[in-house]
Amino acid sequence: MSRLWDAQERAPYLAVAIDTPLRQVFDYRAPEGDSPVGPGYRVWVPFGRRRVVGVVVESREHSEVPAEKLRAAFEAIDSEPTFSPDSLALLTWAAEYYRHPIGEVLTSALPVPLRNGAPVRQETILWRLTALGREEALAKLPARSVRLRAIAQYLADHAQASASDILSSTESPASALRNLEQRGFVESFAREQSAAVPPVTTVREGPPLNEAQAAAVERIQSTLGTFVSHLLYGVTGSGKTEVYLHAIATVLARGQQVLVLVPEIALTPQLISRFRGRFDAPLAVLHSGLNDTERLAAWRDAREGTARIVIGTRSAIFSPLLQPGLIIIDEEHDPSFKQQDGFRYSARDLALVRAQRLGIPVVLGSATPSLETLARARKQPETLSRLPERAGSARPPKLLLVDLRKHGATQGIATPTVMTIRRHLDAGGQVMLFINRRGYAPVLFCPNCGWSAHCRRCDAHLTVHARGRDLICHHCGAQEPMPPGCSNCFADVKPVGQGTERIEEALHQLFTGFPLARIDRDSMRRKGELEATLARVDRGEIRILVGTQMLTKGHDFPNVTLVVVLNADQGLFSTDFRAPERLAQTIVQVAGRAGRAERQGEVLIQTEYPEHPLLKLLLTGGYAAFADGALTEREQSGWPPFARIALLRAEATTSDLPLKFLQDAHDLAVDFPIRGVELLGPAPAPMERRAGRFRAQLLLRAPSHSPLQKFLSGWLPVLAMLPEARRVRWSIDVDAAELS
DNA sequence: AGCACGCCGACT
DNA sequence: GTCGGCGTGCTC
Repeated sequence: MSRLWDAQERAPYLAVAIDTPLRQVFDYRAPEGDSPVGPGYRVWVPFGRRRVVGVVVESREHSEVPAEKLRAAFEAIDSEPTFSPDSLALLTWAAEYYRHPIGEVLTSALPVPLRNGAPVRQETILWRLTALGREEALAKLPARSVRLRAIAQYLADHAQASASDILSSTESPASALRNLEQRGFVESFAREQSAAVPPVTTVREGPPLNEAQAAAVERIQSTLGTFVSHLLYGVTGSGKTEVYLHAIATVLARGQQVLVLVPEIALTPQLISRFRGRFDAPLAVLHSGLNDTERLAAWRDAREGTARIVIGTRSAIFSPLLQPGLIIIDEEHDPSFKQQDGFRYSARDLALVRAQRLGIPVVLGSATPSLETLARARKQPETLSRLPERAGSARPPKLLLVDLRKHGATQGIATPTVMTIRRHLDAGGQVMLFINRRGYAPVLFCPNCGWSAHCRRCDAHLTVHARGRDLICHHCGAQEPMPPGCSNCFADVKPVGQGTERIEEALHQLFTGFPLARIDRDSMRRKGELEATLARVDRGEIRILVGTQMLTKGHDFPNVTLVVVLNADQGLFSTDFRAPERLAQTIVQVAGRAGRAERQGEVLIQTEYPEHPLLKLLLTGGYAAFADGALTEREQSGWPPFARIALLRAEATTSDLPLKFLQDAHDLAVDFPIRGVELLGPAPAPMERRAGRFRAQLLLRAPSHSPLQKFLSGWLPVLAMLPEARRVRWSIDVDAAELS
């Protein structure tokens, strides 16, 4: 049996990581026997009164654990390590960096069947004659047992075969095989599938590259085999994907694999078909729709080198790769690359770490790069590739602000906006309206007494849905019927503000006769519905499109000539220092959907603050100017990327406990004086109560990563021992992306 | 997290 | 008289 990685010498003790929230590893005596076991192997171990799967992280000559506490591991699950030294090192590093229990980190990198002890390699079950069967089956089976004799003959001829081969060749039912097994004539055995032969890869030619694309491809190609982080900074439609495809082709030709990470919503059939269309190479796709078995198959294909391209969302960063050659992160600014609960890793940041350890390049692609990535590219200008032109002859869209204070509005659509929409519709164009709010209206209000509908379990308004039939909380999912009147004074209540549903209704009235579609999480709940609607848009059957963020990702609308951002103001005055960055990215990404064909696109941004410096920068100088301004501001105020942060969160069913815990944590910090580490807070979360739990947070800030990590190393273990720590749910979020 | 052990309330 | 509430403690 071939092994992917060499076994280590057997040591007497093993440090084993186990799937528990405990921040430690457990020492075991190595299992009996002399089969190989060492770092990366999975072992069955006794744990408490359970028998669990553990991962060996280290072989040890000695153990600090008293001999009477040490137990022996039962046995190694496979005859080879599940994790390569590279993967194990990356995951161990990540556990330490993100301060997450090593057992949970390693578990999260494994497909579910492997967590439960399934073999790392695909097993095939084969059947053969037993010694008894060879001697007696054909001699003793009566002539009338046609099927049984046929199977015995088949196995006499073939030595071993799978059940399906046997049964189909002899035209027998499965019961015949079982019958023979009961007589002791045949037996089944597991044979692990041998490592696959390297698959043949062919590449079809793509369209010719423009100058900027060719330069980017060249720059990436020249760094293959070394660690370099490239930023591919190109406006929507500038042909980033084509650059990826060319770079991938080179890597495939070198006999290496490529890992492609995309945002959650962007992993669409269109993207996959584009890859399949270009490469006749086995592709492993890791998406949320896979069941455990499919996921395991994709994981094995990546690990054994059968899959040449591995494409997936966030968690695909942990895919094992036999011959890694290149990592690509598409839309690297996308927030979905940061996991928001449990093991709070950033797949983008881990991609950089992984590539560095492997000595291979990473390509980060975006039309709106994160400020972190832009800051890094500034330091290494040779790694920046700009794709300034739009592919084809399309011109960039024209951006205009619409002052909501100056103009009257119909349901949130200002009069000049209405007129512009009409002009585009009359000219035969498609129109897209973007509003980052689902439902009919965000508030249900009583004009008589001022009451408004609140969620019982959250500090939030209930959103009116289904044209006023339901009230739904967007934070906990609670749903209740619409009350007949004000709960306080029984007067008539009215929905205030706009969501996608209400905009859809208003557009129906304003532009009767123009076919309209709404795209948000509510309207696209059924599988395939989104694809079907997008296809109708592409065929021109839809003229007006309303939707949320869903519109900004993964799909191009070449016939859309007008994009309207209905409310740009939600991100302008947030407490989160990253809110402006996200707003700018959203606006630019939405705007990028307009005018990709020959006609020049137009973008209207409705705002009550047309004088806001951020909006002005964005309008006059585009994302680059905004980013320059935002970076200066971050530097002056000491926020990332010019500092590092971590967020300690706590929640409980009463409001005092989380704050008390965080205050105690804060007070403990004086025992760990590390220069430059600041504690801001504690304070209740911006929305203190959510799903019946009160939440609070304490923000840590340091000039760089190393003092922050030093501080956390001393502080966190002590925190865990605070009496309050057992009474709240707490977690640490290193490099927190959302400060809420 | 599991899974024990361990003491105090309402019932087959 | 038990079943079971969740506080406390432990897992190499």
